[in-house]
Amino acid sequence: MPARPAAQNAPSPRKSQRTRGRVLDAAARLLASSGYAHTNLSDVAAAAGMKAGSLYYHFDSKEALVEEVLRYGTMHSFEHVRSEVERLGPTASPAEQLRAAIQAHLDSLHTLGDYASAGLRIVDQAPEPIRRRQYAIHRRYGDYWHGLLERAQSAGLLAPDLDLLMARLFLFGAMNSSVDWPASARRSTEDLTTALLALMGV
Amino acid sequence: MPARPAAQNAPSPRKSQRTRGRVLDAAARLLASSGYAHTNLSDVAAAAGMKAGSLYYHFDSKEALVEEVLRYGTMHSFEHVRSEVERLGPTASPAEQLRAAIQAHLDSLHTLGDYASAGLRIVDQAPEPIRRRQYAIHRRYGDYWHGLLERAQSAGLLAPDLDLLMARLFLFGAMNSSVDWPASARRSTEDLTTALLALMGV
DNA sequence: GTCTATATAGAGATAGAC
DNA sequence: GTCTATCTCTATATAGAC
Repeated sequence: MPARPAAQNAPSPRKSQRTRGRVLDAAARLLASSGYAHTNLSDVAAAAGMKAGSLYYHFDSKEALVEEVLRYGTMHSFEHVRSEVERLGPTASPAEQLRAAIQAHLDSLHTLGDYASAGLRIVDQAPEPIRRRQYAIHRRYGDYWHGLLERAQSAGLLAPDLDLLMARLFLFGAMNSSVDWPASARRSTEDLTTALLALMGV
Repeated sequence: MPARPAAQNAPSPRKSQRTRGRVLDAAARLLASSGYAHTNLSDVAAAAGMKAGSLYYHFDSKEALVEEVLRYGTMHSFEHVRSEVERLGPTASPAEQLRAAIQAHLDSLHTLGDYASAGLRIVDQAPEPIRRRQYAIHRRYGDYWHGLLERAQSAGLLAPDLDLLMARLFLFGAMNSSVDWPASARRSTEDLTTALLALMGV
């Protein structure tokens, strides 16, 4: 997977495309660290080595810029989780798959890059139109996790009467909150994964 | 506990104090539903039946107003959780206490009122100076939960090697996220409590 | 105490020179 | 493609009349 969205048919990207990429990189970094409201276009432009007005050659609006970051980030996380689970092979137990998925999701948030982090963190802060359009991607991601949890439940790792929708949302809330933890709680994603699974009694 | 902060020595509050209370009520409601950035003083003033400029007779700044809502809200949640746990009496098991605490925290978020909801939700969105001053209150609340989790761990409800700091932060993340859940996942706080405890295998 | 009017600042966005 | 300059809008906050 490329480090950032690439033009559809651009075997050797033009300067325009590379600049556009720098803008997206800067936006992703600022969105991931400062949130939607606190990220202004002047800072994005400065981080990309240009002035605010110049951004509009590459993007129609702040919303369009943010949306592209979010869309790519969420898909990136999704792909990462799925590939990490599939890397285990078809013989992996539901417990092993669940652990791999949790660690991959946490890695997306903490170490995989700004796009993934922004994609998972900022959606709730973004304006309603953006949220609506992001919904399809998130639902597919949610469906994938639903399958993981179903297998875990069938294998007896989760209580048989546990509502899997609530379980998934609680799990996402727990994992996603970790980016806002105080410095005193900073741990490796392996440690986070182990603790979360232990909290679940798995 | 009163519905909102009352003047220190005001057995029969003056009109000024009652108006000030209306402003706080309006601010709490808007902060709880719209977040820090989207809550502007014009809307607060309108909801309190006045114009934006008039707010400055009662509060020095937006930050001062928000901070008073947050401080009261967090303390309110804290008091509610502690009183619900204590209501069980000294013979209650750690499992019963944990359930009562989780449900009380969720009730703070969902049904107890705007102050409590705002206090738990928007601290992370508030400007840094506010966050710093809120820290003492949150740490006391965290310490209280730490005690609950310690007893649960001693009683065998939680894995003996589980890091209780991470456990508490994951738990808070899970509970607090529930206010942002989609409408399709709306449940009673009893159902939420049952699901979260089931996810923990308790 | 609350009003109207306004100062001030910052944001997103546009226009036209280069 | 990027610049500078500027428009517009919204927000916090202030000043002075009532």
